[in-house]
Amino acid sequence: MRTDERIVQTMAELLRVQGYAATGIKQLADASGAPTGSIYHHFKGGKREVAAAALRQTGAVYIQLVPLLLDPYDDLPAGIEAAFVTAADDMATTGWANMCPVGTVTGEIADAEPELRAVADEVIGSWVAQLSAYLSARGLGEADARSLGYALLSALEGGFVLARGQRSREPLLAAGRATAAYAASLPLLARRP
Amino acid sequence: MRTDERIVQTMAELLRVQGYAATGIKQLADASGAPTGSIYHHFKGGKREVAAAALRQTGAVYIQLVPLLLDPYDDLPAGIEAAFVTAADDMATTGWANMCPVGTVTGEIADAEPELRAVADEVIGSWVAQLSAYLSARGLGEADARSLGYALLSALEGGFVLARGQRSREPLLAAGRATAAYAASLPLLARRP
DNA sequence: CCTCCGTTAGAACGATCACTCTAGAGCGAC
DNA sequence: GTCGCTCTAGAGTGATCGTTCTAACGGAGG
Repeated sequence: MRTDERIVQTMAELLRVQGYAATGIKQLADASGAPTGSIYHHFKGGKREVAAAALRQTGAVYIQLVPLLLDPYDDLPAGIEAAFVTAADDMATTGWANMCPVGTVTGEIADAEPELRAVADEVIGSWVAQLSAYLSARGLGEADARSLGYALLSALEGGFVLARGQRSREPLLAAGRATAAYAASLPLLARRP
Repeated sequence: MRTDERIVQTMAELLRVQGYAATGIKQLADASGAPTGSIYHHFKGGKREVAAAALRQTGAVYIQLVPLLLDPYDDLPAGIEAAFVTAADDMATTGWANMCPVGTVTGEIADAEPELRAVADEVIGSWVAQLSAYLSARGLGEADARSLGYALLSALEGGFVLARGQRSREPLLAAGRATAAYAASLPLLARRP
């Protein structure tokens, strides 16, 4: 892996665990193995630019999970509930640290760091766009698909926060049940082939 | 208002806006009008103790909103959806800064500050306990009430994050629709008098 | 061999961090 | 008045922050 990729990857993990303000350049240098000189060589914008790259990369990776997790289920609500169970298991087995860096950072820096907020906006927007396109393809109307997309992301991000605070899978499991119930309440325009 | 109360109140607002790590004692002193000496006089534990008090105070205040927002609605799902609309309006009119400090802080410091995570755990736990007690009184079974309580809080916290990142009411509105649909799908044991 | 240059390496810098310390203001008791 | 005590006030502490800077490494081209 190239040095700049390793820096971005490491930053993404640090953001997930401890957020933006608490993550130092020195810590990023130690954790990634790249000295501060290399970090500033690859990212002239410093800490902010590395964080922005990390958020974008995370956005691209996470959206790929959608078809991976939902395609196996002919019944969409069942797939959604299973996805939340997977997320809960993931958090439990990684010591309750496996959160989404976009959620962590957005809550923390929305007012203090306008550029990073804009990046978070962009990533969330692309998530909703791709997620609702997927849901449309699964038979939902466009407005319903977009609404379910937002509801799913809200429940997931909020479930991450609560599960982390309580070190419990219960919030994510409840969030999954709720999102599945919402999905089940929406009319399908057509059945899958 | 007493000095220590003003310090806690100011800390709660700063945590809401910018999180724990980005909030400095100097900034807290300036914003609250109390010099650093007074802060450390009232809170020997320093920044961490002030933050803990702010989280607890926020927890006590926010839980009071539940009956205030839901009692006017005989139809529970309608009340839930309306509560999310209120939250969305609140965020929009306050410049997208009106988030829950518990959510912001939990995502940020869960691993780095064990004592604060314990406080967040305690606050969230009391929210779920009181919320599910309220929902039980509205006719839901105990397990359903607890699940809906967790789902509601997850959707709310997640909706806050997304709404903040996108400066849009849409995530919260969708989260409200989803939570209302989940509530509507749960059986009532008894009707209200 | 040498030069060249993208990259590595980390010391150094001023600013800011959480926190401590000392001095005195304010005020009720007597 | 003056003692006693809580609280205010902010300068000062060492540590750490993000960033900059200079020096040297290492492989490609001649």
